[in-house]
Amino acid sequence: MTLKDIPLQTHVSCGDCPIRHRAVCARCETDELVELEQMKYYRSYEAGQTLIWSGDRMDFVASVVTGIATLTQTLEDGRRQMVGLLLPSDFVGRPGRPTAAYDVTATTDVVMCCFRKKPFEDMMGRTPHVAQRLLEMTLDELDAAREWMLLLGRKTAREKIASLMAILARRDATLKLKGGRGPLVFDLPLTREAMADYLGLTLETVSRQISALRKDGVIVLDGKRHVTVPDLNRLLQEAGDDSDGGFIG
Amino acid sequence: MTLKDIPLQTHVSCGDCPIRHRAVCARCETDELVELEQMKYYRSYEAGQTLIWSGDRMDFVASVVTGIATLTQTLEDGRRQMVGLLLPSDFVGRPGRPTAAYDVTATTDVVMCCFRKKPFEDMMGRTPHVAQRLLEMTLDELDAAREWMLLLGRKTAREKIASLMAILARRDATLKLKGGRGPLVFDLPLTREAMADYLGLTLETVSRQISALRKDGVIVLDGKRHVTVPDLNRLLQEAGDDSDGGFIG
DNA sequence: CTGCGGCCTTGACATGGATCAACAGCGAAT
DNA sequence: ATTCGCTGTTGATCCATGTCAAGGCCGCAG
Repeated sequence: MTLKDIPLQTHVSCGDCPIRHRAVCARCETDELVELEQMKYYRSYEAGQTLIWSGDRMDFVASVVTGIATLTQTLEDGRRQMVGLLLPSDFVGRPGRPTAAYDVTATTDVVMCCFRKKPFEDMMGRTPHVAQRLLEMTLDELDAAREWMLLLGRKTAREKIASLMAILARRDATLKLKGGRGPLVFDLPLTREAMADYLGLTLETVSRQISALRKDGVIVLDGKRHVTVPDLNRLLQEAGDDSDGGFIG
Repeated sequence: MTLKDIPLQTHVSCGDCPIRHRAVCARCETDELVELEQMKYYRSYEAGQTLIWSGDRMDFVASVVTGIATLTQTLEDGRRQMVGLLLPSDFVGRPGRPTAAYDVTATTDVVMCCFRKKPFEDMMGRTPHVAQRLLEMTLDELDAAREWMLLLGRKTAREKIASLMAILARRDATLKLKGGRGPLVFDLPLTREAMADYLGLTLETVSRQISALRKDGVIVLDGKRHVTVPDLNRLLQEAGDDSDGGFIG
């Protein structure tokens, strides 16, 4: 399967794309915004679909509008490692690179806002704003990747699970804070197997550690996917991160 | 200790800096080259020195001219994970970010070619070339980080050691090819402990696996640091990577 | 309702790598 | 020459996580 086999759906309206401001043109002038607006189009994919295969020629860059996708690498014998999690507003694609470096898979239904690569790159060459914004986003990804290296290399299984929960809890926009500081509530967007691939574990270990955190009251499970975090600081402590909850002096 | 405590040595000559073309201004026009040339200066550091501490204010960006430095992250209880290895021509610094995210430590004596950040960023804003070049370099780093995630999450200790050897063998410019395809020779620039921090292992395991690879004839050791690789393909096979030696169709 | 196929959990056991400990090699300082 | 400190090696043992296996839960198709 290659890119060409993926169903393509193009929307005309653009008011429903909350992405462009955050991801690509945070500092763009009106002219560039209009230009980006004109070249953009949408694609949607079903849960489970592989959007892009490693090595595929990439003729576009994109932002995730809704849904969740993953970046994975695979060893010849089938061992897999997820190297990125794409949540809404995340950027996909490598300006200046002809091919994809990783498999991109939809774990839920996904809608992406795409820009054909050539005109996008042309625009980058003309407007430093856009290139700088891209650089900034790439630096963010690099930081995330390096934090993940610390997790993969040095954290225990329990810390890994707690770290993942903390990240999901913080990124999930639909958390229901009761008053200022109530419990966080969110749904796990990944299967146990996908979590294992992300954390460098087996799915059995993931399952066991989730059970352990539940028994110890760090998280509350309602069904297999619905999570309540009664105390974020407790969770962060379990994650082995700074106990100040990410506050940076 | 902060940046201010680090001895600073500024060189005036610049003919000895092989870096600027590759790292920062590969595509710059003459005017920009001259401008970069005028703002650059050198710093040198001794082996073992920590150049930059995570969280320090960074007032410069730089390229490594000679020597080797490492980027590391540390957990509160002391567990350490190296997240990057800086070899000559590698870039250090995060344009647009005020502070450093990692500790940077010299493992050998190091000379860096520095640019004060503010004027460098100003220039980025004016010349898309530079911003694009930076983006490209950052994408390279991101790829390297993600490949390392695969290593940390899914490879065995033996594969990890073999992978590290392969990377060092390929990056070391002083390898002595006899004829077209002879054995590769290089010196390990890292202690066993530093390798362990890079690979997510303990130093004992590193030592054992190096011994094992030696016994099996995958590498030849002369002293503790001098390595000969009789057959790169064999090494790559042990590393679990593509057996085609990195050839990309 | 029943059966079936994902997804998940739990148990029993195996093992790769960590941990603890002793010691060897070697360069620098005395 | 001797000692000291740092780096590296090797052995013995332990344990966290992997592996293998059985079965539960649940939505969906017939």
